[in-house]
Amino acid sequence: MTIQKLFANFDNYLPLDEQERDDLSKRVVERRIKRRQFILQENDICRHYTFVAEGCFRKFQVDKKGVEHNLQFAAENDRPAARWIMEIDSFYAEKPSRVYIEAIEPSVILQISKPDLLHLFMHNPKFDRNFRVIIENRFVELENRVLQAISSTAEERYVTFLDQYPNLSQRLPNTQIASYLGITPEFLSKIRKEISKKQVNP
Amino acid sequence: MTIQKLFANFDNYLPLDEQERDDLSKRVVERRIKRRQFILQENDICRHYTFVAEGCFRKFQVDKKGVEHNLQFAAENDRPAARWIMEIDSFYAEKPSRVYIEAIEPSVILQISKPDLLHLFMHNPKFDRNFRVIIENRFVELENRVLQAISSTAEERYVTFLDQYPNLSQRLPNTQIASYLGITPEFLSKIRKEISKKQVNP
DNA sequence: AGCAACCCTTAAAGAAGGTTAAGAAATACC
DNA sequence: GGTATTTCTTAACCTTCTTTAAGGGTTGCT
Repeated sequence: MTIQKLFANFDNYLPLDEQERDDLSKRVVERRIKRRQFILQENDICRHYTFVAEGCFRKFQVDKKGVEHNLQFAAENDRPAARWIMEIDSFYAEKPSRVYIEAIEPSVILQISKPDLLHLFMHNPKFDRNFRVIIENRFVELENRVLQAISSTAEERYVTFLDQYPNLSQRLPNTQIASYLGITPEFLSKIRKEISKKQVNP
Repeated sequence: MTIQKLFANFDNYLPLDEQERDDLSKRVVERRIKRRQFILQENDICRHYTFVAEGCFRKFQVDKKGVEHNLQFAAENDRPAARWIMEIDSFYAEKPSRVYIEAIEPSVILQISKPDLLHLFMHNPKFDRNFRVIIENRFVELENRVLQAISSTAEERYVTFLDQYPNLSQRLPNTQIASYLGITPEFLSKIRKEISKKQVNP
């Protein structure tokens, strides 16, 4: 069952006991999402924390020129903390979202609303702690990404991406990876050619 | 007194009552730090959460070529969440730090060790919640920075920095700002010239 | 006050990455 | 299973940013 995947996700942090699993499952809603469907659009308020049980999502922002920039991927079988997706700022402050969250594949998600999450936080510190650790892990990843962005060339960033997220590298189109790395698809194509040249001719 | 600045910092989140202030102050250590002094070096384990009461710090990583890359500034009078500085990964996992944290100005800090912080988390959920919110705020900032890095030119990033952190812009040397933006000091110099040209000649 | 260390700027050459356009290959969907 | 859409690649040209080198200005420290 889908909820088991959520329980298993918490096993990476402070595992939940029977009582806590029960509390959590009562406050979670399962949804099936089609490819290309949005679960959050710009100017909407982000009303849920979303856990990706199956499939894959991307979070992106659109600039003044209409170009999309991928901020995050969240996929099944990805690192535990990266299976959570939301706009945290919009969620807590209840202000309009600046990002979109879109399914890249047909997906199944579990969502928790803000009132339900706050209820869990209030009644059991373990939830507070678990979600703090999830954010902390995501924070570490983001800081690594900032470091990469300010210190490495596009080729280095791409190689690191392949190495760090082999799962994502295979299921995502290169256009989406390019957007995540902050380069054009054309330039990524050039990089890929360079890399394959190096591997044939060492 | 120095500790008052820490209490005031928490007033931005869930303010502490008398009892909680007392608990906190017993678990905090004040230190005076000279300019250029390190409070964390590469391969050391980060043993404290640090609150900047006076002065200014930078967190940076050194690449294989020996070039330094600034990941964070933490200064008095800066945004509340940005007055906390640590390497979260090293702190929780007790693994060697990959970053340095160095005082840019003579400073006064308040530090909490991991055992003390965990004690606070255990005995009062308000601390857990406050530190979760601090991390969440830092998370939002970091995501904005990633977006800037993948979507904007160096000039746009610099202008945003001036706008967003007027306080930091004035107290930091341009070399440090360039390192934070991910460009060379020479190119920042060129950008500054371009900008001043535009303002004289619209 | 004076010297060393740091900081800022300029400029020329070159590398990294973007833009435009167009065709070929793969994939989704009915 | 076939067509429309998306995706990937190539190449020529252009912009952004780095490298190297050098000179002048500030700042910190004792």
